[in-house]
Amino acid sequence: MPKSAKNPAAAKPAEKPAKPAEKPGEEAPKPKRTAPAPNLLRGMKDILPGDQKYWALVRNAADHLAATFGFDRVDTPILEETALFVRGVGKQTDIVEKEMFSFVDQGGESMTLRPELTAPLARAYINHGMWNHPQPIKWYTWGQVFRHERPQAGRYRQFTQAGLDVFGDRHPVIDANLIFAAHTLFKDVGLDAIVLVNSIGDAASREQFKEQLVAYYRSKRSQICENCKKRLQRNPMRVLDCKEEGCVAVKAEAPQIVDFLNEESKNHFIRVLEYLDELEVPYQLQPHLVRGLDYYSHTVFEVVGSDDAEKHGQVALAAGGRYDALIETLGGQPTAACGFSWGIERVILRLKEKQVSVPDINQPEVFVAQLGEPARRKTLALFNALRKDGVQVAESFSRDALKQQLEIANRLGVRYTVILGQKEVLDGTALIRDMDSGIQEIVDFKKCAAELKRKLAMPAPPKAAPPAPPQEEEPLLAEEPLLKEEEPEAVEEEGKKGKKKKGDE
RNA sequence: GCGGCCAUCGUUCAAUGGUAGGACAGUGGAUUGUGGUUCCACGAACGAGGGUUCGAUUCCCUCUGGCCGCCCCA
Repeated sequence: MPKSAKNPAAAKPAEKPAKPAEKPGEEAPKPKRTAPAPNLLRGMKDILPGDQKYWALVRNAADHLAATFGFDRVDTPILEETALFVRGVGKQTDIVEKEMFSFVDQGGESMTLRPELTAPLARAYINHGMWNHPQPIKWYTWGQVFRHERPQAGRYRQFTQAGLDVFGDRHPVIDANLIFAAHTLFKDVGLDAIVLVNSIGDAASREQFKEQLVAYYRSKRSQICENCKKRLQRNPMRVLDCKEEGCVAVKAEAPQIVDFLNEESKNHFIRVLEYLDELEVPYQLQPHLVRGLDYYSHTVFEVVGSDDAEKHGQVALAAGGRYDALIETLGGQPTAACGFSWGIERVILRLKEKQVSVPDINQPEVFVAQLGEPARRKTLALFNALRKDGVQVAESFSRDALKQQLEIANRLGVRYTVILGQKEVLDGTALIRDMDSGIQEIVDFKKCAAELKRKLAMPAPPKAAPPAPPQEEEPLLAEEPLLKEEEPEAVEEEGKKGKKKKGDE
């Protein structure tokens, strides 16, 4: 209203074809929104087109990695029995104690939106009797997981994990090769990463260690923080993560788990490290690295950005380890297992922070523009012909003005625009405009698709290369004759009008 | 789950106890069928609810959501 008061010339509240959709009668056409906008649930995120290229990159890298390392894709349901996670992940863990989206359904059954991918995968292994197949079983999985946490950047309540897991093989080379795969993954998407690795041994070693650790920290009780005192009772190994000054000092002298590994555990770990050396994976031993999930044993590792290794607030991009006890815990045959998973959103966040260049997806190569109804009809078919030929085509069929269509073509960054107007329809021709040079040629409409394919097959000239010194001459030579051979009326844009070539009549 | 900071057009950033302005993006123009630059115009926001007040986008409370730290984790 105030607008119209100030600016009577402009505002005419009466007819806006779009807005008053239904209600015809009534008096004041309220331009205001009536219903409040719906909110996104906490920790949930829409992935809009602008972000899809990151997802495509990571997804392609993961698919490729899995394929080349010989992992088969498996998808499990998002919803599982609550008991699966209580048994698999561990009753005492934070994930199970306070972070699960659990509910009782109409049938009275307790179910949970999966908070991680490993337990469901192990469940599937058991359910389908996978131990009857040749071992090891190598599985690749990708999907949404849910944790009821306080959201932050790179931390959501619904997020995406992917994982690589190997079942039925206890050989240390499995651990090492998985770590190698993890490192390769990040390299493939353009991130420098480093692996932090440790061994927490088998259950027996770990119990012994915990005892000693608790005894040691008790002796330093006066120097550690309140939080760590609690940790000693609940989850002793966590004290090693504490960043409090006093605790860090105490930690320096603390017993290290490697000293408590029995022969077998120690041996396993050493061999993993040897393989890592062989694979030239950059890794750091982290004597105090532990994991929050109950099922881990022996090798545990995290992958972090290489310049983050020392940073104290660093978050892992990927994490995993060996979990030989899990399948048995869930009721299957004793089956060794090892795997890791990574958080897609965190990887993408990192890609953005590092400004890693990510290829566009759906980049159209050709735009079809039309002028007049007959042309519009013909371009419909042309569009489809090109599309079926595997050319990325774009259009704006509903627009009339050629100018607008070219604007769109330009914005989309296509290499060529096909222009069809009244004249071309009558002549059975089409214009192919090179968007970089502005040169247009007339081609037979029937040969238009073939001609475009031929042009697209040639390497694109360097995009507006900065003051490039003497470029190679080869490409230029290669292109020119091609244009001439066909004698295609290379009509140059503006300057041509006057001295149009005679060939027109 | 705990503590702190924050919430204005699609995006980003202003101003204000008397209903908000710019930039970018968008849409439409600058004579007939030609983009990138330029110029003009237009559309577009105070997250929700309550309170104080003559009057709240502005002050207070609650909710919702975001960010930071903690817990924990990918």
